[in-house]
Amino acid sequence: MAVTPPSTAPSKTLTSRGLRTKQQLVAAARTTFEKDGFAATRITDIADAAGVAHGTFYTYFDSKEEIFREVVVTVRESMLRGPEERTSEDDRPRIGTDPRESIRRANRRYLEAYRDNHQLMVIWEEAATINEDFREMLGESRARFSERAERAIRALQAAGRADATIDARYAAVALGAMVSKFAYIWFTGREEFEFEQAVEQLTILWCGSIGLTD
Amino acid sequence: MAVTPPSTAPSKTLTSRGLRTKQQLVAAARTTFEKDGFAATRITDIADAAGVAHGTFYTYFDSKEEIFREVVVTVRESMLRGPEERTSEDDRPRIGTDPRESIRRANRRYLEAYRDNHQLMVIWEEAATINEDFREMLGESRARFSERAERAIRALQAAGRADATIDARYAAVALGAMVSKFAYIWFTGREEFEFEQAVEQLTILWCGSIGLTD
Amino acid sequence: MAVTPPSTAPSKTLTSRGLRTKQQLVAAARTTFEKDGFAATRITDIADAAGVAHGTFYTYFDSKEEIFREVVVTVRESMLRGPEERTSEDDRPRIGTDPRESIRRANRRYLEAYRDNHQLMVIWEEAATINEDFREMLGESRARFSERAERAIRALQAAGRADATIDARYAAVALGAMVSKFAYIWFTGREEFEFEQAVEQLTILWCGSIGLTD
Amino acid sequence: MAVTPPSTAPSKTLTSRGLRTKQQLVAAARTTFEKDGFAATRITDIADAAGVAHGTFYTYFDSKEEIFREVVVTVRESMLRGPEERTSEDDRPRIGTDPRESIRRANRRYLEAYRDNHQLMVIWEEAATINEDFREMLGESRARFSERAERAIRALQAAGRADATIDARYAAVALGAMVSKFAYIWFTGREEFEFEQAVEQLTILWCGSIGLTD
DNA sequence: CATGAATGAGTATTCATTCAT
DNA sequence: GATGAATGAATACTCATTCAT
Repeated sequence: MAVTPPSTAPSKTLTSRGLRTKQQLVAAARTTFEKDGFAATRITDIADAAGVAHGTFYTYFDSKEEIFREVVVTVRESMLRGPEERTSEDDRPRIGTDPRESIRRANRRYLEAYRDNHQLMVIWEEAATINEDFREMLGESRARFSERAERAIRALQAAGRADATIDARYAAVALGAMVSKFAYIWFTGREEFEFEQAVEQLTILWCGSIGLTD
Repeated sequence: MAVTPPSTAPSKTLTSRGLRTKQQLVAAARTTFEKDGFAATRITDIADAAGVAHGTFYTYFDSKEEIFREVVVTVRESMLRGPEERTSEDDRPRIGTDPRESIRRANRRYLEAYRDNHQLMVIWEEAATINEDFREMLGESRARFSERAERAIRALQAAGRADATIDARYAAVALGAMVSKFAYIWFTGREEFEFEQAVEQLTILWCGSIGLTD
Repeated sequence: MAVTPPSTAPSKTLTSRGLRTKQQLVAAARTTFEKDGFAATRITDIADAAGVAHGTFYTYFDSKEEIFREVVVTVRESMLRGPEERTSEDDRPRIGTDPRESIRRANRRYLEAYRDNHQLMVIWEEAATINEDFREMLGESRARFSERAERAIRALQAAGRADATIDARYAAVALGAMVSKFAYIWFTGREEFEFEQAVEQLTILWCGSIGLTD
Repeated sequence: MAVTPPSTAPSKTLTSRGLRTKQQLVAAARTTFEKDGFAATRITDIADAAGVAHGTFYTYFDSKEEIFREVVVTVRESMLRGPEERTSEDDRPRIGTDPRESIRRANRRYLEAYRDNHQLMVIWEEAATINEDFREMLGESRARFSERAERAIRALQAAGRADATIDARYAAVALGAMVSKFAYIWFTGREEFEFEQAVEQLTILWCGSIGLTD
């Protein structure tokens, strides 16, 4: 069982105290960003929340953007890993698997991840509106999701199980947009939705939209 | 016959010079917001762009938020009015009208409006991530769109022309999300889409998703 | 008698109040630089000395360097003009004029100007050690002085009144160095010198060095 | 026989490791000062260049000034010693020695030393403009040079071989200024000079200025 | 009304210095 | 001795807002 090998240590080696402080800062940053948003968070707030002096922030990060990136990367990883059993295997459409079931699983997984990290997801969307880099990062995440969906739709069309008049690329983008923005509205707005019902309804809509035949 | 309610008295009648200056400011604000975004725009920039002195801004507005609201309201109106022939009549599902045609028309109209005002729409989304009020305004616009869709879906279900297992509220929110976020991705991202194809595909997806029978 | 024509007004026209404030800042800057040196002077100090708010400084200047340049330019002009009767006429070697007398006059003029502005001259030398631009400006002043001296020496050599083995360029630089650094030592060090005696001695040395024959 | 006076006790005997670290720091300091100048050099830079931890600096020095002094003293010594054969004997005007030759030798020696250490000399001049102590140190060096010149001039005047109207003190300061500032201009400016020619010309000027008769 | 100078609170950032390990 | 993390004082700079002319 490979542990992070000491040889591939990242850039400057930190002492354990340093590592602890850095982690405190990242944790404090996440909390603070989630509480106040990206733009309204000041370096001071992060340092205060981490219980370190103002200047200590700059021992580890150069800017608010840099620590935000760290927070986002951490969260993105945890979302990809997510609940123990989530593995990239799950994402591949499997032969002999009901496509509707696959779609349901993907939707459930996305909504779970969004729900568990919705505060940061919302801040990430905020940061993306301001900062090119974060927009790009979010775009990549979206693109990965889209590409997977596109491949799945094409496969279903090839198998004669989905409407051939559909342009898989347009559909993948649109359906990804549907799920992600539904989640955004759910977690930022005032309307209430029920989790299982949301999974079910999005799945029905998705399957219907591409004309999936059972 | 709705008259301007007394509570929102038109602050002081403006002389014609004043009116002109105010309009210059609003126009300059729109340009500047579209160029630099909401957060990055400074009062100075707006005043400069309007060709008036810095202090003049405060003769008409109290803050950046206030003038932004004015800009947004102006644009929202123009979007609702839009091309001359657009009237609220058009939005009602009409008996004897092909539902697929109605849906196509609504999608086309939305995409047209977004396309024609996409710069400001994107800024509005930005402002909404920062500011509760703008989030609310955007939410209202979305809700109006949703409610109309919801009513339409219910009507189709009642007529036995749409899948009865669908929850009209979930579907309306999700499909509205699909169209609006598709537009956002289109106009902020790097992927290219073709207008007529987008209208067509979104319409197919929408109709399919609710199991519309022709 | 041409007054500064309003048409050639420099960049942004300042109101008379603005002009006054700017001049206050420049005057305050000079005083402060002379008191504390270039490096040790803070923007705050200048603003305080001018009796204006901190931020007002930035209405007129972008940096310490910029206001220092203004101070230096002002002083340089006053040194070139200097005592009423100083005109550029004086600087030309005149036919029928005793060369020794010309040299004496130039030395006297330089020492007078240095004496009258020695505090700033010393700061200028300080700034020049730190900042490329100021080094350049000081270099230019020196070069102008040198070139004049070089021409004069060549003329004397051509007239057979100066040592022909002398390289006019080396001599001009060296003798300019002699006078300027003598002034610097005089006004920064603790040794005392007497004005007329300094003029006289530097003149003797200068004339002797190039082998001037009377 | 001057021994290290008890007052300047060698603070604590250093272990050989300590000595090595200290020397590394001094060497690194010289390099860093020469590269970045006095003001722009940070303690961190010196420690980094020496390959030791930030805090280690303070084991040996209390401030940037202190280590700069050490660097300057080291360099000054090497300049006084200089090429093997240089001894203080050489500096005394010797009976039976051609005075012109003595002057030429002194000028050559000065220019050599300046050329070999010009980077640090320039930094020293920079530090002197900021810091009283360094100004004093530079002043002392200059004064020693001046006094020697003054004695030499007096001796020549006494021997009837130099212009009696010259004030030896003024002349010594002025001629020292000439040589040292010539060197400074040479090594900081853009004008090119040739070494032997510089020695020769400065010697001609020097001799001529005091009316040296051969 | 329009002007634009003046204000000063708010925030980021640097870096010498200390000190526990 | 050496280390490098932590500290916080010092300063620069921005920009919304006020107000006298």
